[in-house]
Amino acid sequence: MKSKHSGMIEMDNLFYTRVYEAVAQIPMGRVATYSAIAELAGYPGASREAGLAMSRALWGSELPYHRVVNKNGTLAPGYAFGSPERQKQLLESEGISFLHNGIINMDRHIWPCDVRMEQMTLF
DNA sequence: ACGTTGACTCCTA
DNA sequence: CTAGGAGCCAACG
Repeated sequence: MKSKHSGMIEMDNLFYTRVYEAVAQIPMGRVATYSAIAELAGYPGASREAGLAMSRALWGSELPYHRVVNKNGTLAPGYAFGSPERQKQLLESEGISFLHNGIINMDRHIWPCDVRMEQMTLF
């Protein structure tokens, strides 16, 4: 049967379904790369397709697709969010910090992250 | 069924 | 930092 998430995107495509599920898991205040999303979805290497899936996501959806960014920390092209500054506004409202050149501070907000890094403490 | 197409990434210059 | 090229892979016409 067709997979359909209430309030989400109507789709019968497994690839898109998996990609959207991965995107939905990105915590607030964090960002994930297209390649990371593709890999989490089970399609390693399909980062370009992950981007296509974002472009087809409906604007009113609950999906936090504004948290999906390029690996180098740059944002999607302006037309993607209506205006070039729109995505940056959304991310900043979640507490994501940008460098002075308008690039996301990836080291600080990237997700998923290596859990071992959070465990290394006193010792 | 095959050629094109991308909200990508990597590498080089 | 910018620009161009090649590889990538599922969707689409």
